[in-house]
Parts: sequence; C-alpha cells; structure tokens
Amino acid sequence: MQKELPKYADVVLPLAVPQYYTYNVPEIIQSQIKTGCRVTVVLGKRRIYTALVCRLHNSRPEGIEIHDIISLLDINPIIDQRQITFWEWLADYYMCTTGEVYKAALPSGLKLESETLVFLEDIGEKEFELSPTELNLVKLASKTPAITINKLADAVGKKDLMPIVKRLIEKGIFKIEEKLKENYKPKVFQSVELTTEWRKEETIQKLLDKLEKKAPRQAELIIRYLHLKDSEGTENMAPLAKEKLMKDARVSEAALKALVKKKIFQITFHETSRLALEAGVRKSPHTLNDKQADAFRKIKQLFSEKDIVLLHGVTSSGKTEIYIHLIDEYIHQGKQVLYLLPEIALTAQIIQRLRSVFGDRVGIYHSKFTDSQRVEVYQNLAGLKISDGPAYQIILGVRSSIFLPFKNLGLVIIDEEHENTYKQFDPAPRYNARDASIILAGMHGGKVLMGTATPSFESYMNALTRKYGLVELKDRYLDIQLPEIKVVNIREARRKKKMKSHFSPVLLDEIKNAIDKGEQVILFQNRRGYSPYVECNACGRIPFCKNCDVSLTYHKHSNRLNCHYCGYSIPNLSNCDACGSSDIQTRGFGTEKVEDEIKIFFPDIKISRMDLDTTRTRSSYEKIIEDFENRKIDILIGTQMVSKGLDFDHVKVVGILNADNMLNFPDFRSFERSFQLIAQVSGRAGRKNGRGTVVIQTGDPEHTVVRHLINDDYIDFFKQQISERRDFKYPPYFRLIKLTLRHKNIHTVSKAANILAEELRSLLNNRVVGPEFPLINRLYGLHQKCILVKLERDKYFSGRRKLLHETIIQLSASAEFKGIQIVPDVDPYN
DNA sequence: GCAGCCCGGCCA
DNA sequence: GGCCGGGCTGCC
Repeated sequence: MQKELPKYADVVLPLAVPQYYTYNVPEIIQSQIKTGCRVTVVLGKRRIYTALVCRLHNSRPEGIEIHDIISLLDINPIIDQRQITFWEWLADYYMCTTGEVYKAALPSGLKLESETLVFLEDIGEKEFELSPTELNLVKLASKTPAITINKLADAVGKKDLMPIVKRLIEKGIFKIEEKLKENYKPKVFQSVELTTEWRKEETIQKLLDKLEKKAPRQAELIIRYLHLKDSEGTENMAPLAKEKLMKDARVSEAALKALVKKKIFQITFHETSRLALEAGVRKSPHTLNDKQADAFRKIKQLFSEKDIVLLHGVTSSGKTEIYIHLIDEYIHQGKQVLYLLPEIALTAQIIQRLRSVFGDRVGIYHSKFTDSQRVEVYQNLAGLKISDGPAYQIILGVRSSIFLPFKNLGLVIIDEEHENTYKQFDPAPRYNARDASIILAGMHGGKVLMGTATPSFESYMNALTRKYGLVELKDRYLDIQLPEIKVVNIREARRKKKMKSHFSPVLLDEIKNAIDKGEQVILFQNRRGYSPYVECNACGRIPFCKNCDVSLTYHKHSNRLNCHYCGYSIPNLSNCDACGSSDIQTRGFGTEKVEDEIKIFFPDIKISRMDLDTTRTRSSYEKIIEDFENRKIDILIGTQMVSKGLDFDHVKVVGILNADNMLNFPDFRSFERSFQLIAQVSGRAGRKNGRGTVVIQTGDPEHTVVRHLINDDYIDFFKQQISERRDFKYPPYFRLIKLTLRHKNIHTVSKAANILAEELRSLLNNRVVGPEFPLINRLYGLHQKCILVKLERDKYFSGRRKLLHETIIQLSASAEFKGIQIVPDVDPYN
C-alpha cells in the first residue's frame, strides 16, 4: 500500500514564538517535502519567512485558518531528525523557543526573509492633493523602478512609513509587493577560452597577423592568452581565469569584449567556493613522546567505558598533538570530528597544524567568517552542494559550530573547556556549547574529550566522581620548565613610593632584561580603554552612561567616553559638565593606558595591544598574532584575549598588572576564574627557550588564589574552594537559574520581581534567592532585578526547572507583568 | 519579528 | 479633531 502523502506541515519560524505553526502542503510538493526541508511561508499580513519543516502529518488543526506553503526550498533536508531533537532539547533546557535556536543555528544566508518593495502606479495625467511628506515620497519613488520601504523610510528619516504609504496606495499612486531578499550569492569565477574554430595554430597565426595592424590590443590579449596557456603546460586543461589573463595582459575589458563578440574568445561562468584552499603537502602526525603516548592510550582505554574524558594537562604539555592522533583514528573510521575552541584567535594557530595533517578535510566555522562563507561550510556538511573540495570530516570552530549538520559525529574535542566564551550570554539561546555538545555527541553515539590546564570546577568534580574519565599530563612538552612566579605587593610598593605609575620595579626590571636579550613580553590587564572612569577634581562628578548605570570609560585614542555595555559614546569633556572646572582626571587604568605608559619606559620598542578595540576585524586579529609570532612586536598588552591558549615560543616575561580587580569581582566564580586566567596567561611564558617569569602585581600577596598559583597546585585549590561551593549552594553542587527582570520603570520591575520571587518561594522554598539589584542596575535604559534559583542536581531537577518555567510563562501573561521582560539564564556563568 | 490596532498626548 | 508615537497582541 502506498503511504498517504502529507497534507500539513508543522514548521518552526525564526522568531521567539513558543509553538510550531501549521501550513498546508500544496499538492504539487506533497511528494517531495520532507522534515528538515526549508519552506517559505507568510506569517501575519504579508511578511515572508523561511521556516523549517519539523513534522508532516494529515490532521487538520481546528479553529484556525491554514495558509499554503509558498515554496519548497530544499529537495534534500538540510537538517536531520536528530538535529530537530537537539534543537528541542536546547530550547527546553535553556528555556527559550525552538525558533530562537533555529535563528542561531542557521547562517542568515539560509534564512531568506522578505522586504516590502514600493512601486509607482501608472498615474497618467491625473491630479492629486498631496501633503508635503506624501509629495516627497512620490518624488523619491519616481526616481527608481522600485524601492524598498526601508530605504524610503531612511531617505525621509522616519521610522514607520506604512501608514503614509497605505494612504498613497488608497489614492492609487503606490503599489507594494513582498520580495525575498537574496542574502547568499554563490561566488562566480569566469574563465576565458578560445572558441573551437580558433584553436588550430595556423588559423590563430593568420588572425594575429591581421589583428596586429587593426587592433593591437586584441592581438596582445591573444598572445598573452597563448603564453599563459603554454606556461601552464599541456596536461593542465583547467580553464584560464579571466582575472588572471586581464592582469597579465594589461589591456582594457573592451578588447576582451570585442574578441568575445567576434566569437574568438568565449567566457564561461563557474560557481566556485569561497573556501577554496590549496591542497598543501600533507604530513603524518608528529610522533608522541612517552608521556603523550601514555595519555593517548589512557584516553582510548577510558573511552571504552566512558563517553567523556577530561584531559587535565599543564600548559605546553602538547595536548594538541594528542588531539591530532585521536582525530586521525576517528576519521579513519569514517566518523566526523568537531574540534571546539573558545576564541577565533586560536583557530588561526591551530588550523595550520590541522591542515598540515588533514589537508582540505578540515573546515573552519566562526563568527568572523562572512555569512556567505558560513553558508558554504553549512552546505558542505549538509551535502547540499558540490563544492570545490571534499566533504569536511573535521570542523574547527567556536561555540556556534555545534549547530552544523553533522551526520556521523564520532568525537567532540573541547579545548580549554573551562573558558567562559563557551557560554552564550545574550541573546537567547543562552546555551553552553560545552554542555550542549555533550548532548549532541550522545545523540550520535560519539565521544567527548575535554582538555584544559585549569579545569572548570564542574568538569573536575565530574572527573573526581568518575562520571568522566580523567587523564593527567603533568609534564610540559620537551621538558620546558614552568615559569617562576614573582608576587609583588603593590600596596607596599606604593607606600614606599617605589611604583612607577602602574609598574613595580620588579616588573620593569624583568621587562628590561627580556627586551635586552631580544625576548618578548606579555602584559595582562583585564580592562580595555584608557581609564574606566574620569572624575572632576573640583566637584567629584563622574560622567555616567545615559542608558546604563555604569561610568563611561575614557578612550584616549578616539578621545571619547564610551559605555562598554550599550555602546553609548560622547566626546571627551574638556570641562566638567556639572561645575565647569577643567580639572578632570582619569582614574584607574586599562590596556590603552598601559600601552601609553610602557612606551615612556621603552621608547624604542615595538608595542602592540590586543583587546576588543584593536581586533574588530578578523584580519586585525590575525595580524597581531602573526606579528607577535614573527617577533615584529616586543611587548604585547592585552585583555583576557591573550590568555586563551595562544602559543608563542619566545615569551620570557608575563606581567599581571593588577590581579585584585579580578579577585574582588563580586560573583561566586571570581576565585576560580582568577586562578584560571592567571594560570593561563602565565602558561604563555617560557616555552622553547628557557624558563619564563611571571610577575603578579597585587595588593594582597597572601590571597589564597595567589598562594596556590605560586605552588602551581590546582588540585589543592580546588579542594579548598569546593567546600565553600557546597556550603553556599553553588555549582558544581547545585545548578543555578538566574532570572533577570527588565522594565523602564524601577518600581514596576521591583514590584514584579517581588511577586515572582514570592510565587517561586511558595513552590521551591529556600531555593529562591532575591530579588536583588544586579551589578548593573540599569542597562540599555531598562532597570533590572535578579532572582537566583539554586536547584539540587538530583532527579527532581528537571521537574523543578519545568515548574519554574511554567510559573514564569503564567506570570508574564498576567496584568501586573505587562511589558516586563523576564530573561531566564540556565547555568549562568556568573 | 512585525503589522495593525488602540490609546494617550499634544497642537489646532 | 487629527496626527503621531508607544505599547500590546496575534500571527498557523
């Protein structure tokens, strides 16, 4: 019996709507549509979205009018059932909608949306009475055959043009149409070739003789063409790129056009990949040393009984080499591997190593890629398009690569598993790629290897309780010594007037020694900008952001005051805006100021800065890293960006300018994070050329984090800290769910927060803490209140989380909560 | 996410 | 009274 064809499709839309929507499947596509295919549909009055088919069925939903699917975009599904299940898991666990997951999962080139186009009707000689704005719109629209409503709105400087456009439609002057925006265009490559008639040598020679007099440029072009073809050799039948020929011949396009017109040359268009790379020489992986080989064996052995293994290996212990050997085994079994990294900066360093072994089977995926490049990686994995290279078997990527359409994921490697960048903070889905990839790997029956020198407390706890396998690698590769740690009491130094600005004599000496020997220095200051705030010496006023409750950070380079939260920015004040005094002073210091001051001490040295401000583009990132690797930079100043696993061979000194602002940060994870950060930056010191030095400047040299760092004793630090986590009900013993309420009115948000907290307390008792004001009371013009829920990691967790979620949904629909945003964050980082 | 509607505020 | 902007609602 033939299976009945589906009449209805439940689809997910790229919006924060809680449910799936049902559309009619038109008869002509009923036999072709499959779950996981994209379709275009109209939602609301006329907007068109790309939706994804999640379920096909034959039961007509009652009580609603059902619209038709406009078109089917894919013959083959772009995601499989497993991914739909994964999306649903993410939405459920992280308390968001599947639509929000879908939105994050697909590059926007695969999610076509419509925009409204405005056309002028044929109005002939009719006369109209028009307001000035209407007249203006008609004038603007008459300049082009069609204009998007957004461009029209921009041109007249208005937000909502629809009411006016509607009036003009009623008057019969305008008409509108919805058109899909084409976001992704395949890259086109043009090749030039002689047409068949002209390929014989005698004929072309005759032609050349003729052209040389009449059209020397055209003759030149043909000569260059023949020359280039010749130099490429007879066995190379690849078409000659037009670009290459034109560059070589240095004649105008007109000459080529003429030859094409005479049917001497023909131009062919080819679709090509943006990701094309030269198939370089492949080398086999390096041989592992005894310690690495031992760890490698242990990992494989543990994988036979456990799905997750934590590789706790000191910095420079050669973890990457172990990963490569493991990847090699999995891809030989025909499985895919996902290699997760916390930062884009790292991909540049590791990709070279991976490509040298695995060649073009490695794909990269990160946010500094253009959307079109991401579309191509996606298509490659989905098997949608025959791209230039083979299908990727290894993906090296950041957080969002967990959404790629893997078919057979055998292994996930999570490098620097402790990094906070694995957690998406805003917008939803607020997922942790480390935790989510464990679920993903589970769905594929794959294994997970986490690697780090400073495990997160969550992962280390799981290792100690044997939920994860644990492999330790205690020796650095090639017996590189761990750096010597020098702690400087800056409070004392300041009292004795020994500090030179923000530098202690010890640090300056170490820098000088390193520079004299031609070695490099990294200075770490976890704040960007010049100074975190400026203050009027006369009246004490500190300029604040107009949208957020934070002081404005002074940026000397641009001479502006910026808000690091909402992006609000004003020119620097020469006079206090309260009392008019010109006596304004900068307070505190960021990377920009460190750069400025170090230049005074070392005027002839090449200094660079790596922070959010200097790495806006992908190339600037790579340039800084490359320059530092090639020793074109002597001193690199950076924020936490410099801590994330970068490998440099000639760093002698690492300076932590102020450990205190990390240690004193008010959240439960601040000690854990400080330890990780400082240990990680310290790990950059002393690699191949002798022992490095780390200088930690702090006002509290006896601080437990500092003491443990000196002894390089992560395990003891963990044991000491973990009991506090248990006593105060924090992770890894408990799971946190943070609720942030936002509203423009402080009283409204306070009142709502109180009601919500009370309601939750009645259900979850003392697991509910707050409401409290968060670190930043007001953000983007909205007042905030936080409620923290601490849930046991037991069999009731899931039920309690659901209860909590339902309570939020119920309350947000009630009258008191009108217009209040409630943002749930499950497993918040801090 | 966004169109459409409703409502309140502001000027004639 | 009319027009503008903001908030709220429902979309299949």
